Amino acid sequence: MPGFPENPRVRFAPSPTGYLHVGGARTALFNWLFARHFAGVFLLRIEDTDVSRSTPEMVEGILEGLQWLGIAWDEGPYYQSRRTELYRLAVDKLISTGAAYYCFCRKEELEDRPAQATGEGRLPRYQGTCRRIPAAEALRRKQAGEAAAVRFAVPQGGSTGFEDAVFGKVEFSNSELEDFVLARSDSSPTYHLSAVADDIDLRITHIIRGADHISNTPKQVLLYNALGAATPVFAHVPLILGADKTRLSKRHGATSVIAYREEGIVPEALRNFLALLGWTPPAGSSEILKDDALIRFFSLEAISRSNAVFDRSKLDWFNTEYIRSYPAERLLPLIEEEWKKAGVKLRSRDGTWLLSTIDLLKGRARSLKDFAGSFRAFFSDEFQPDPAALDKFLKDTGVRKMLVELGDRYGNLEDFSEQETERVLRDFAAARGVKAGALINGARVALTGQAVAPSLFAVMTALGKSTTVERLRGVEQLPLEALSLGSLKT
RNA sequence: GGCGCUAUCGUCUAGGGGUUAGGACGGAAGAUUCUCAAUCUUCAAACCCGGGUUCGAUUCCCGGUAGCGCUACCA
Repeated sequence: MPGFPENPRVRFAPSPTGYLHVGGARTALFNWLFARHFAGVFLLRIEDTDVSRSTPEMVEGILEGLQWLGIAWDEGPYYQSRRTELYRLAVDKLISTGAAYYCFCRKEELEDRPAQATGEGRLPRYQGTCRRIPAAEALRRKQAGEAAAVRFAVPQGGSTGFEDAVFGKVEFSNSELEDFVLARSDSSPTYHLSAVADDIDLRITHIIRGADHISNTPKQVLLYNALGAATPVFAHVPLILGADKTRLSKRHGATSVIAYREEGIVPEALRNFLALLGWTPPAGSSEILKDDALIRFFSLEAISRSNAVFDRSKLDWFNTEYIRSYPAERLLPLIEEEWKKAGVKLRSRDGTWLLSTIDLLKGRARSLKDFAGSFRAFFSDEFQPDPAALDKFLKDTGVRKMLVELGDRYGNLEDFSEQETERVLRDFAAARGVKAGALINGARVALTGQAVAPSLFAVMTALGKSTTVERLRGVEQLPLEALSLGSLKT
């Protein structure tokens, strides 16, 4: 039982037939947390035994996703495609002990089996035809060059069960298991064989994987037994579903870990969010859990048994929390990436200025992309004012005129501080008999292109005197969004 | 279809034979006034259904239903 395992060895064993999706990433994360918690070893193994469906690009993508998420492996990656000798030995052993047998049925004739079987009201299962061939005859045919797959001889009768660290006792009747294939006719191993042979060879103590493997487990337990090895602890983790509660797929938008990087999610936020999908920290703890807390708290016992829906808005919340908690120094390199991607030309590269401006804005960011998007005017002179913002606060030509005048006043202001700029604006508004708010909101749009931004006077000092003056003076050149529809008609 | 697993607010979940069923995200309302995507305050929101056990079930048992998984010479 889990308890306090000594030197546990766990693995994440993705099949490179697709990118690293959030489900796989969470499985990897749980393995990693478990290993770190018990000072064990976390290793990575690439299950590429199906050469027709595995590609090196996919392997790259998976490694990249793991690295980005900060999930580092201690051993590997091991590639199953390079460990075929191990599987061949295991198959030989099973054949020699009679635990497995050659099957000469051709793939094609097996293919219409399901349809045929259901038509006859039978279960679409391998009937064990070749199991009845005497071993000597089978060996002779095999040596004569006849193509043969290798099947496992599932015990007739009885049942096979295991104690799952998450689900408890699970048991299957052996009559439910068919004589599954261990090696294809080209002698390449299939999943069950290679996984078990590897897990034995790599001395894996705990198998933490998706709950979709629960039904596979009895077959593997049988294999452990037949190979004379002790079974590891199994811990199945419930699946992650889309908002419609169906299995996560491309239909649900981003499911690739890398896609979240592209969306401006910081890795720590995704990690924290993923950890909390199906796992509960101790009562009373905050949900914002950095690595050390995650590692300290993690336990297989606190993994839930029901599937979890991926909630994008909660991920976004984690992201805002992490972004605002980071010092600007940590944010800067991440943000520079976004500027590069968006082609943002900076107004200034002054370090202190960049850092203080990031500090001014980070509390309002939902994503790293905001720094190249709605915050763009702070960092660059090239930005498109938001039409809705123009419509909301800069429709009034009177306000526009006053803002130009205000710009002139600021041009003559010696002390361009938050206090002084505010005093000047309020005095000006009072003198003109307009509400300060009207000028403030208009100026915000003129300066940032947005209706939403930090306090105006903080904005002005962040922008600096000359840019503030310049943008205010240019206010009349901004389009009058409200008129555009009407003017098209006339 | 068969087998397996699961079932508490919209979502992630806590809890547990007697509770005002707790928290978080999201939502709503209010406050603030210089905007809100900030902040503060408040509110709404759940035990799948039916039997059984019991003085008492959301909790334990059984059945149903639903969802998910597996049912390949995929992993």
